[in-house]
Amino acid sequence: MPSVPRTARERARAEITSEILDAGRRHLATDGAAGLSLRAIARELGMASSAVYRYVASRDELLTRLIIDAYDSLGAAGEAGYAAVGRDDLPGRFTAVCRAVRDWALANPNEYALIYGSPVPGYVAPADTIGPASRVSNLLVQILADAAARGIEVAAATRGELSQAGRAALEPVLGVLPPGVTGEAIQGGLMVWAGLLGTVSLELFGQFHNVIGENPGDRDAFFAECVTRWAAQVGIG
Amino acid sequence: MPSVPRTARERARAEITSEILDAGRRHLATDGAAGLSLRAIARELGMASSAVYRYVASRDELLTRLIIDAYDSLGAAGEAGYAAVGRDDLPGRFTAVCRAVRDWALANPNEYALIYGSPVPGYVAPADTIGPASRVSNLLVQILADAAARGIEVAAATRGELSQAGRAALEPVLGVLPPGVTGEAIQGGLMVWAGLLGTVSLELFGQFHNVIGENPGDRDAFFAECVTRWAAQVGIG
DNA sequence: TGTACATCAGTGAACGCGCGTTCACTGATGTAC
DNA sequence: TGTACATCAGTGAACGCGCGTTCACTGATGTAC
Repeated sequence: MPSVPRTARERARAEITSEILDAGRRHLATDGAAGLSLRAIARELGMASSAVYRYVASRDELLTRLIIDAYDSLGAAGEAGYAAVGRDDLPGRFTAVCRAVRDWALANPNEYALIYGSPVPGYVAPADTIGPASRVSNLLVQILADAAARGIEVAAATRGELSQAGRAALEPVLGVLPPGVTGEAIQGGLMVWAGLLGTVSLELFGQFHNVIGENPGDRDAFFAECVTRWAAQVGIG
Repeated sequence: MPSVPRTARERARAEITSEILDAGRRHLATDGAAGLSLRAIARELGMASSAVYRYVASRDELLTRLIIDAYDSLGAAGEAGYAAVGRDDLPGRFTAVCRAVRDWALANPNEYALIYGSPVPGYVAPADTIGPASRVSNLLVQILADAAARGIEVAAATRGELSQAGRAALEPVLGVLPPGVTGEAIQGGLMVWAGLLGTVSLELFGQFHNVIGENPGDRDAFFAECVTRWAAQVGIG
């Protein structure tokens, strides 16, 4: 089987499949993940509701594909930002990744909510989602590793050494990372990661009313201030 | 009308109303906000579905009440933690509030998701939710204000002064706060707030798999490390 | 190049379920005299 | 204290809508000889 579709059937299949996914994404925006409906998608595409089952095994499978696509789309956006900056400019890379995450989230709020919002009740994400899910965070890890390779002390910026229990808690992630990255650096990195997602979520989910200004640029400016401080917190400011 | 119900009718009404709210909370856990169903609640309480309308005007009104209750419940938990520590122990108060937020979220994950997770599609929160929503964050603001009154420089900890645009973005919240609190302090406070909610959300929404350990205490330990660093970031470490 | 067969896309009806909300009604509880 | 009336809780049927999924079927596209 070639990766590029050949026959008319194969081409049509690929096209309709992506139309179904697109329609699904549009429905996420208006009705949320819980309201994702195969019948509604079929209606939108002008086909019988049963026809959708030629392309998608079930509602849950469609949800899984949308989740994987969302992670991949975010991951690609982050990687593009990362790759656009030279390796020796760590603050630049860091800023680019943070901005890419926020920009992507603002452009695709429904998909952001799908992957970082409240979990869909009754749905359990299969293992296929794990790989795509770590694409963005891997970029931050890479930056931390580069910083470590240059001997940058993250510990100082994030204030003090980890307790024994604190280090033990990080064992799963410590095991996966290059040995040069200290527990303190990971602690700092995770905190920045949580701060980044927390900030984006607060902005996207409407918690900034009466806090951050509504003028154009206000939220960008706030985010920019966050980014410079996060960079400082992991020692690459 | 007395605030304490007197007649049998009034007592029954208060009781059944709170039973409805309780059942609603239970349903949030299993089906999420989007799946909240008046019929299901009625079934659980053994009454006709139409009877629920004696107590609640509509599904949306029930959702609003659950949201307000959640904010109030979280606010009360935070205030209890805050009040349990003396005013002169700012780090202690800060720690207590952070812990209270996480503990409450772990104990009431469904309600946490309701207020800080993805917004419910098609639902717009009425103005009544604004007041309760700010109860917790007010505590952190109070701590910042106390710190400012003691001349603690938050700016240093959060690295550098705000840009002009950064300060302008904070105008809405600057206007509400005591004049001693600088823009830099608020910037730091907001970042800690976002970090706190981001951390709790990541933990609660299942993003810590293969990152933080699963042993008892691992997540507590990670969170504790976060708290000490946040405190340092707002200058009260 | 033409034919026979297999594969696949799409249909429409059906099953069995759920939901929010309204409405006319019964019967119990509360209140005013 | 007793009676007449008003208020309110709760019922059950109904309206009109939605959903996921299955199934027997038709007709078009692809493939092997």
